[in-house]
Amino acid sequence: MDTGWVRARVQDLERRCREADVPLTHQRRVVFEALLERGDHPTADQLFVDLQEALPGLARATVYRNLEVLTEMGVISRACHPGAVVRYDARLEPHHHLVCLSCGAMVDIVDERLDHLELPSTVEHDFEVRDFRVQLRGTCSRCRERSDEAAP
Amino acid sequence: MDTGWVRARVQDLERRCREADVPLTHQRRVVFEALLERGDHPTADQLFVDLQEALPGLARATVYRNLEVLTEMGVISRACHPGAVVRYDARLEPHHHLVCLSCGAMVDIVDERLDHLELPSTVEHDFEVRDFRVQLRGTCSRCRERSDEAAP
DNA sequence: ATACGTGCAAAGCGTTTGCATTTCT
DNA sequence: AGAAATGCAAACGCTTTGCACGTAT
Repeated sequence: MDTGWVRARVQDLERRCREADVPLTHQRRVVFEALLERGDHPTADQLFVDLQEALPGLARATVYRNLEVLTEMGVISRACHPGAVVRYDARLEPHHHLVCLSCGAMVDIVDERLDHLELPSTVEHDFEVRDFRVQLRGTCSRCRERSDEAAP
Repeated sequence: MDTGWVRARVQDLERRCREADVPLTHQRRVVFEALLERGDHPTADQLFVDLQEALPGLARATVYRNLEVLTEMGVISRACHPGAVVRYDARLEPHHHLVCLSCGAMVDIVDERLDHLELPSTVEHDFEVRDFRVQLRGTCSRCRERSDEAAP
């Protein structure tokens, strides 16, 4: 685990909390770290389960609320996903996603060329662009295998 | 309303149903048409509400089930969205989205250059790509105005 | 007669909210 | 003391499921 990277991000959070005058409670920090330490794009509930043994007594609502606070601060973001559950993403750098339309699995991909896209103008929609993501949508290997054995 | 376009899509659905041996019930057809006739990316419930006056007695579950069937047939798709509700998209042609991270609004954008991206290889993930979408994420004008009046 | 879609109601999850309590300043 | 976050439980909203009924082959 690259702890140095996590520490840098936590320090960034500390700084932003100070600037925005948002108290950085123990729970807030731990929820943030738990998201950082997962490489994937978990739901609030998955993080709640992850944290239960480390923080007995932690309330599910606290996880939900803190993820929302962190999102509004801009230190994490909601991942765009085809499912009916909110997923969170701790990466701030430009990156993109492989999305399985069958099981919803989501994997980060990094690609220099994609990062430097010439974006279309959005003036006609009066839309302020913060960042962008490219989503490659299709079927992951696991789901392909499953459908193969269903119809061989 | 461009009815010709809708008719062509419905004919495509008819053909695919015949090929796949999937019965095209009245409800199925009407749910599909209702999605086509909206320019946006509605939830199953929004479509259910839209259809209630045209089809009294229609069950909510029927709408949900048919949207799922249509998705599996590949004539519509789930839209990737940062919210906790499933949204559907009737467009099959390559296109992209403006997504408001504040209210979840989603607008189609068409851009030739984006359609011809050189995609990164996904062999290392053993992932089969069906299509791709570029999402420009940010804040729509309405939400910008709201936050302006909150903190002027 | 069989298979399948539909309507209806209940159950199942994920998420939000209200409120008493605790924590921090 | 006052403001704000937490824990807990209830409420809420979206989605799925089980079952009886209807429909089409």
